[in-house]
Amino acid sequence: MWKLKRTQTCGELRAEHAGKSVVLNGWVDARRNFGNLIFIDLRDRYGRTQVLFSPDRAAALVEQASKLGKEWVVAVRGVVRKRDADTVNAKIPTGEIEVDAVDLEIVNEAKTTPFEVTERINVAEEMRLQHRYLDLRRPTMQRNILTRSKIVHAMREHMDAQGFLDIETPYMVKFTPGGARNFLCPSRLYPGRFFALAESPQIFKQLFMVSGLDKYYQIARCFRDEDLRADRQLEFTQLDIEMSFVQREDVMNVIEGCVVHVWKKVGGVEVPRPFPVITYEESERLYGTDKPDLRFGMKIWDLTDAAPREFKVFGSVIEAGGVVRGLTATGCASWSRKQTDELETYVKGIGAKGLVTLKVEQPQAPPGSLGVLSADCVLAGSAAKFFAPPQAKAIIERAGAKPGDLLLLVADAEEKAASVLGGLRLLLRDKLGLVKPGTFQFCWVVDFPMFEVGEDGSVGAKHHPFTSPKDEFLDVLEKEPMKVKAKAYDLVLNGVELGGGSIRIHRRDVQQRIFKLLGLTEEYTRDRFGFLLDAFEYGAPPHGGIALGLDRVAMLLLGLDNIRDVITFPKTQSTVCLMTGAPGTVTEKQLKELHVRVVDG
RNA sequence: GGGGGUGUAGCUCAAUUGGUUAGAGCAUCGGAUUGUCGAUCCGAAGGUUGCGGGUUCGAGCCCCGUCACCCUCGCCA
Repeated sequence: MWKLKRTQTCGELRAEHAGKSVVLNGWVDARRNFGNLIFIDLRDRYGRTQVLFSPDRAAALVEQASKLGKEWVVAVRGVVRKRDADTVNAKIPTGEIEVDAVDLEIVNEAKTTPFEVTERINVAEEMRLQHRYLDLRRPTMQRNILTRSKIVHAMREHMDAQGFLDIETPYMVKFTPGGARNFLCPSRLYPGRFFALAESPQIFKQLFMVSGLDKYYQIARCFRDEDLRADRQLEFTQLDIEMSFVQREDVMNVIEGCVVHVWKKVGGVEVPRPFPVITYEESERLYGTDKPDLRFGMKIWDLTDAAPREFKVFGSVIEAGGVVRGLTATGCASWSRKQTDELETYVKGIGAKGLVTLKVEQPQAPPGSLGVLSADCVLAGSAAKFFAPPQAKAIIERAGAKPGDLLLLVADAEEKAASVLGGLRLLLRDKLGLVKPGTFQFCWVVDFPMFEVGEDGSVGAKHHPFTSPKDEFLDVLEKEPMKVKAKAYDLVLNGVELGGGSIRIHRRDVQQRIFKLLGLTEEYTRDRFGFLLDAFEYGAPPHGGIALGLDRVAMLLLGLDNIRDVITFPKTQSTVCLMTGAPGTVTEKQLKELHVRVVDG
């Protein structure tokens, strides 16, 4: 079937191997035919080696070699030959040598591939996903997979060295309400009952702490039946951690150490510690998001108290308790109407009512004229006329503006204004190229609110219902729940949420108060979480933990902008696998056995 | 569910205001070629313009519907 087994890979031969007889196995990467003289580049995941078929050494092979097609799997026996100086290929590590073939075995032929297995050519992602096994043959994808493997190894190495135990938890669990939609698996033996695929190992890892296992970690798959994004898949992988007898800083220290280790070991990048810490409130106020990109400045400023109320857009919003806030686009005063319109279209798309633009210019008129602030600074734009001198002075100061800058203002309810400006800030980051590729700016966001109000007015947990409130709020939990801060923390890198965690509740009474605040009846919580509440009564230690999105870690470390490129077989945005066609149908017999009937379809 | 973008040869793209037989590069196939490494040269083949309707003398282009992929809002405790 196949006789010539490799003695070396396609990436390891060097000048020092000259004269050695070797066998290489691999895929035909390219063929260059000169009639009597034929070159083949043989590729495997370790590299590429040039094989020579010459009439001098292997006249009988030349014709056979001339028929080799791309992506055929072949085995070649030959002698390593140091190349003449003028034929060395400096671009590849094996470029100093070539293998002078004496024997050729065609192991497997290949049809013409639907796209070329090279880096040079752009291929639609759809095509790559349909033939993922070919896409994964490309060196960049192999680099991604390799890097991911190294990351996992570095994480395990670090966690193990810190004394953490690698422990598994069930994927098939009991459905628990709240949070992400679960995938359900019908039970064959119990009609009408279902397992749920775990959306995270949360409860089990807490129970490990009750068991006294003290330091747990796992690289675990999580399943969530929610809509997809560039950085979200139905199933994804987390580095999951839980520790006993710890406070917030202990958990943050461990994960910081782990991340720094990974970045150094895999990326060769020294990340300074400790990571900056910013509160949720500050992050929302200055960056308009709970996952700030700190690679560039452009903080949001507030003009509410100094905004001209005669300008109705501002006046009516302030009247209603809203805010006027803005961003300074340095050097953008020369932007055309078309360019600023684009910004307005964008902010309207994310919920803004409008965008007020003001240009800071050198005045044409003398100081003292309408709107002219000083000899060298004047506001221009349709709203400029509403700015009396003190107000103009205020906005210039708060915006830190100078002539040539463009000021972008949004007036709205506080949360809306913040999120709109937060989005606009990122748009400007990309349009203006404000960040240098290859920079990594980590930060912690802390002091999240305990609760949030949902669309229907109901109170929900911001993090999850097992998160402990900060001690100073224990007495006012019921009185002012919306003011309660949680012992929760998120790790953010370059504006992407890498992970989050919290110190947990370890007392039954506190846990029950939280459940009650969330509107869950005692009967309901007993049914769903009884085992957890029981566990808390048998000696639960204080504990806390965190989970890091491994796919996002790999994506960011590699400088990519979607996690599909670090996942071997991802789903499309519409949650299907283009290669296998999953999800697929099953037979009536299977459905019957599972006591399931399909309706409407 | 909402908004935006894309869809033309195997792949990546082009095609003036709606107007001749829809072009190019790469890949493929045939031929030439003894030092290439993105080989080169000569030649050939390759099309339901995502799909379905409509407007028009005439549609890749305009209109309606639909499908797929990507980005995004909602959603993701």
